[in-house]
Amino acid sequence: MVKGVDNNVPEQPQVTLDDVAQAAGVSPATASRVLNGATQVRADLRDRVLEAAGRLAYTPNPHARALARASSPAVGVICHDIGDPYFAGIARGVMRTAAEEGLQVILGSTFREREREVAYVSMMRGQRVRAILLIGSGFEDRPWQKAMQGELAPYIAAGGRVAAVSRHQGLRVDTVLPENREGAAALAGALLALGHRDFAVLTGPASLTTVVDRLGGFKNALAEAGVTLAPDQIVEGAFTRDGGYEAATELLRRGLRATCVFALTDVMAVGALTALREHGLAVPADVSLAGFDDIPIVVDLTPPLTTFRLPLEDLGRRVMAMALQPARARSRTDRVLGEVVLRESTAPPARPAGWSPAPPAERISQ
Amino acid sequence: MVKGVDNNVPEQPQVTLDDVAQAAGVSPATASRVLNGATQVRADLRDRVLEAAGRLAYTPNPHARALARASSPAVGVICHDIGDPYFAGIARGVMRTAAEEGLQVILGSTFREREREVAYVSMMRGQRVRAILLIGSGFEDRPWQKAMQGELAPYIAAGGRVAAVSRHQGLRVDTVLPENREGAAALAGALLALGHRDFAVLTGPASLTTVVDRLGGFKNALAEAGVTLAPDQIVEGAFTRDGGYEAATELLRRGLRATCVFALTDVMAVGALTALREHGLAVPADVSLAGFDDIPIVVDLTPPLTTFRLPLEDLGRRVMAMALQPARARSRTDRVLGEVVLRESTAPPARPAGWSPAPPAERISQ
DNA sequence: GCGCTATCGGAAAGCGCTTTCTGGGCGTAC
DNA sequence: GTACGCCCAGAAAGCGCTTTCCGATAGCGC
Repeated sequence: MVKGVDNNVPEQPQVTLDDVAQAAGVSPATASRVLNGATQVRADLRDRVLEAAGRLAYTPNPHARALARASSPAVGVICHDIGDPYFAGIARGVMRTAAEEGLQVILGSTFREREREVAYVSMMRGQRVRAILLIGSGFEDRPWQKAMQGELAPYIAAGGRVAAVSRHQGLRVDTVLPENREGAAALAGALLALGHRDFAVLTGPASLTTVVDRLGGFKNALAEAGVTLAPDQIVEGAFTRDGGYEAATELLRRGLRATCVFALTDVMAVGALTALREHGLAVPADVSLAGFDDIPIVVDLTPPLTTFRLPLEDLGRRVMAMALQPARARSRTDRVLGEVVLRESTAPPARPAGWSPAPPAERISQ
Repeated sequence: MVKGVDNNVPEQPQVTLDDVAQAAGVSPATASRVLNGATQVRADLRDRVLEAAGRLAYTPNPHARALARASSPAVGVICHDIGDPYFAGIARGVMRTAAEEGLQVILGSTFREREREVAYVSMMRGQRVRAILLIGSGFEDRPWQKAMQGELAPYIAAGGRVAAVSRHQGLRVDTVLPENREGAAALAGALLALGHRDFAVLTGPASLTTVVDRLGGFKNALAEAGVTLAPDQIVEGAFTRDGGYEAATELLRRGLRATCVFALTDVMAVGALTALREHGLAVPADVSLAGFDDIPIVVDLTPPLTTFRLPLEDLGRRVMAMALQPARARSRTDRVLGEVVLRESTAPPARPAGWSPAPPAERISQ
């Protein structure tokens, strides 16, 4: 009993295809054919090979296979943070489809460092993964786009597949595009319909396309309704629970004039809700709060959060499915509809001085 | 422009080491030596190789490398459901360490199907991953244990490393063991100290070691305090938010006699909280509620949840670290301490008829 | 019954890399 | 000045599998 290795189990480094072939009394070529079922093999030989493989507990070496076939049964998935419910939800969908298709998933979690994202792509490319899935938001960042495109283009040219969730500026890839802009606009519309005219926004890093789209859509819809958003009522924070907490705190420090706060993600909204509560503000009595994404937890908050629902798991399934389809001449875009979900965290604003009834609200049901 | 492949990018299937060697005017052997930095190579040659590699954007083929070296830079991670905050939290820690060590992570999400778990191990074994991490709870299930051990033993014998989070009955593997039993007991103690004598438990599938340990620890502690748990006040549900919701609903249907409900996981507690609220019960005024794990979201619930804190991300880091250490003769166990975190979801019970003061509570701080 | 074709198994050539082994060139010691 | 060693680069042999190419066998038609 040395070195902690169980010596009872014979040190049988690996059963190879040659072992199986030999045991079955056939050539490696035949054994390979049987195990891959390409061409026809006589029934008795096939049985002998199968029997030998079973008896020896043969497991093919995927590396050898990948090398010989110049492709592997793996897909790469890159997200910003697997601990974030948004990404976890999408990843769940990806895993489901991967399991159905018998594909391995190599996961990359960038912790929001852009270089790491490029590094992951480079690694997965070398790995000859069948497809690379970009789950995180894209960046409005030219050098980054260049670097990414530089990695992606040769990969695609060599037959690799790439698909992304949400807009990836400057990357010519198939995309599953959640309605960030339209969704934020629809949400704005619903909040306006509730009677709100004074808004605050808890936003994320301006370099994220998701931020640009959601904030843009929201602002636009307000502008069209003749409502302006005061610059000091827009607070930037990290795209995390704590970022939301801090942004809300900062908003309170600046002086909250809004009757409704929109957090660009549910995760931020969760932190904001606690910050508001800790400062003695009741939601929605004192201020309404809305998020975006509809991560699973928000129905269990008090009050349940108004948000724009994105079918997260479905997003994951779709992006995987997209990557598995053969490439087309032009990159495709699969728009994913969401819907405003009004819950108790939003209510008509407390009636201010000189208040007049809002136009009839088009209530969008859950 | 046929077949959707960008023809502008030269179809350069792959830059190989031979290409680099040729470009640098050296042999592949030398190029390999330079890129792996093993033996000494003359400075000018080294520079030429490095320059050529950079210019050609060479990426080594990990499959070829794995084949030649008989080992790969990947670890396999198997969890029950990556969408669950408990697993997502642990996975986060795993990803962090993996990134630091330059390791790839192959993720398996079993969706709680045991056969899938065995299948993943088999696949990762074939893949020659450096280590396999079992993140999900073990099962009290002999055939399953046999099947797993059957896969694991040859892998370990061939030098593979296996490490698990939480107790895996029947598997002789290194383990990071959160204090499930002791934690549940400590939590019971804290709840008793609050004055509770009537408990209900929302439990999960009895085949999970985690369930056995937590439920056992909790019951034991109650028994030692002379408190019994009525069988009809123990309700089994799935280890999910909806499972918690349904179990709580069933408990209510049976007639809630307890002053305090303990859900075996926070995820279940989240569902239970909503179920209680929907039935008009205030927490903690009408009934106290406690969970287990301290997933990030529970501080943001109303009321914030009393729970037993497990350092999830740290669990992930530790299990990874453990797997990277060389094997020892006996499998190791790394016990991870947690702590009771009393928050507002628990309070002393409403004073029943004939109530007498509880013994002085040993308050365990947050 | 003979020749041709269809079918199927085996030999062998890689896939891209590592690593051992070998050989050449140089420095050093006598 | 010659001989011995040492260091470093190149040749070549795999790692385990797939797949093309070939030859052999069997089956068919005439």
